Amino acid sequence: MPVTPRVRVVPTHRPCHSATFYDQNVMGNGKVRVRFAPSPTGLLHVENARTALYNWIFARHADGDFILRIEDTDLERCDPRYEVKLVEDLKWLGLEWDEGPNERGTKGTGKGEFAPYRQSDRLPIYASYAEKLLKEEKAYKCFCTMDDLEAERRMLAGRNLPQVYSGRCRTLTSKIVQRNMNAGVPFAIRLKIGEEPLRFHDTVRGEVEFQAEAVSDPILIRSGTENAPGVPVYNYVVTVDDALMKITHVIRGDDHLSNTPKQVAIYQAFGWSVPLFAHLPPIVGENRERLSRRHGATSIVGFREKGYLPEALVNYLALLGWDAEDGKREACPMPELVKSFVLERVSASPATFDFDKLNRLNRHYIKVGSPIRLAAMAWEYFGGLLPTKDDASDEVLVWFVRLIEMFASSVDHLDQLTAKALFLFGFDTDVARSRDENVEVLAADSSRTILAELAGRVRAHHDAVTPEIFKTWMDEIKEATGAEGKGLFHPVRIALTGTQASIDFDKLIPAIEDGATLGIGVPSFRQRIEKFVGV
RNA sequence: GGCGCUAUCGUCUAGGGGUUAGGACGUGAGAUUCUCAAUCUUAAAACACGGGUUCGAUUCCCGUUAGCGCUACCA
Repeated sequence: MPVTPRVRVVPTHRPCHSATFYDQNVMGNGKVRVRFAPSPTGLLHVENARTALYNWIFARHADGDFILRIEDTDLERCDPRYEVKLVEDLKWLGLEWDEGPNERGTKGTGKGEFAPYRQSDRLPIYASYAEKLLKEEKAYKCFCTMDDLEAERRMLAGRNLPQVYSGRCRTLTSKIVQRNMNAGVPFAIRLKIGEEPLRFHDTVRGEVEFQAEAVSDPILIRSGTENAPGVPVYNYVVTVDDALMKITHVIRGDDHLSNTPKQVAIYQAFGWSVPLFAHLPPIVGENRERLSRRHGATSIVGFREKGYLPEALVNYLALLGWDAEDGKREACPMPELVKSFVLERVSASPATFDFDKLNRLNRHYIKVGSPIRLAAMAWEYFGGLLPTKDDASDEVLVWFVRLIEMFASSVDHLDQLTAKALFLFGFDTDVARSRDENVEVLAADSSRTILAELAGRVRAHHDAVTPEIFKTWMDEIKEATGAEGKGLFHPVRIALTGTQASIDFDKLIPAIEDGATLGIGVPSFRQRIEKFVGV
């Protein structure tokens, strides 16, 4: 007989906390417990980082626990090295967890009452719980081969029917089951889905309900034999772990929305209360393609290497898909975000990752950041120009901090600092002369006169040039030549830096003169002018 | 193919049966500074489309389109 599966989602735009789910399951014993459960199959990217962040903020806001759990049941795709990176990235972002696995290579399986926190260390747990379900006849052994299932699906697809498992192994007699077992036929363990619609509350989407006919009996344990048991499957382990770890709110990417009915069925089979869900919208690129599907460019390490500040990235991510009730500020420090974070205000629609906006925010955090910290972060970008940090004298260190302070507000990310400050270590005067924007300025007669006047003064001066002396000179030259404003200053700026756009002379001149005393290849004011004028 | 999710300025979003559709970031213009950055003032900028329901729809319903997800013994 034909089944007509229907899936009904009742959208409640601003989901109300319908008492059914909320009270009975969550409000029970109070403390909020959430988890971030990444799979170590690659580098942490922005979408996962945002999921981790929302869990973390939510936990901190509610004074609850944030748990890190490693989902490594897919032996083929998981790699312990990614777990190490994952942990590094999370720490860099400042998302510390209350419970989680120990670092790889250390003894023990984790800190926290619900250890272990790595699923590969929990295999016996999953096996025993599956056994329980089998005994209660809520689950059954499925002897279908992949080929059987594939054929079934093709047949269904050919008739434009939903590809739901027929459940033919549900009704196997115990005699047949025993015979298969004796013959060592591999079997998977599947859960029986009941007749009742599967429903749950999603904080960002409202009450969600799936008709049971639309859901296949989910595999709990992959194919195996009694001697070589199969590995449990994601939908099953995630549910067991969330229940056992007393997770109250499951906050995750919306790619799991369609998995949720299966998980709800598992909760029900065990008689466990169903947590609240919050399925976060995807983060997409400019082409509306899901960012997590894209290769490179969006990994957290990638941002770190380019010199993004963790607080900027975290601030940006927090506001991608959520905004505070007053919604006024773009740059909002973490404590504020924690204070005003509410899950109910998370948007359901996909958010576009806007690199320019991130840059903007990063620039802000660079501007307000401590120069010493920034300098420490930026040092690596000056490899080849500066000695290693250990070899550098205190004077070089101090000079570098001032340098960073000068340029920091004009870069989007720290790795751009090198290009900004490069001229201090000297530049090719011919290249500077021929640069389009400089040609016209330098062609003017007045420019030549100004530089000649300046060169004469520098030559007669034997100490370091100070901003005060410079100002006096420029006043004199202004008087002598009648030039002023841009006409007066631009040629000098070009001679000193090679460009017209740079920092204030008050800062520029000490940077040059102090740098020149350091023995790190910074030409002095005088050397610059003479070289440019061509003496 | 089946099922589901989503759709407001360029971006993040607020709002919600009657609004001058609000804010922030960005953009344009102006001011200021030798330049850049910063700052201040100011302007432009949006309800995907088509049908309903209604006195009235951007808002509710249906459909279309588009994007995305699930449709695995991946997570």
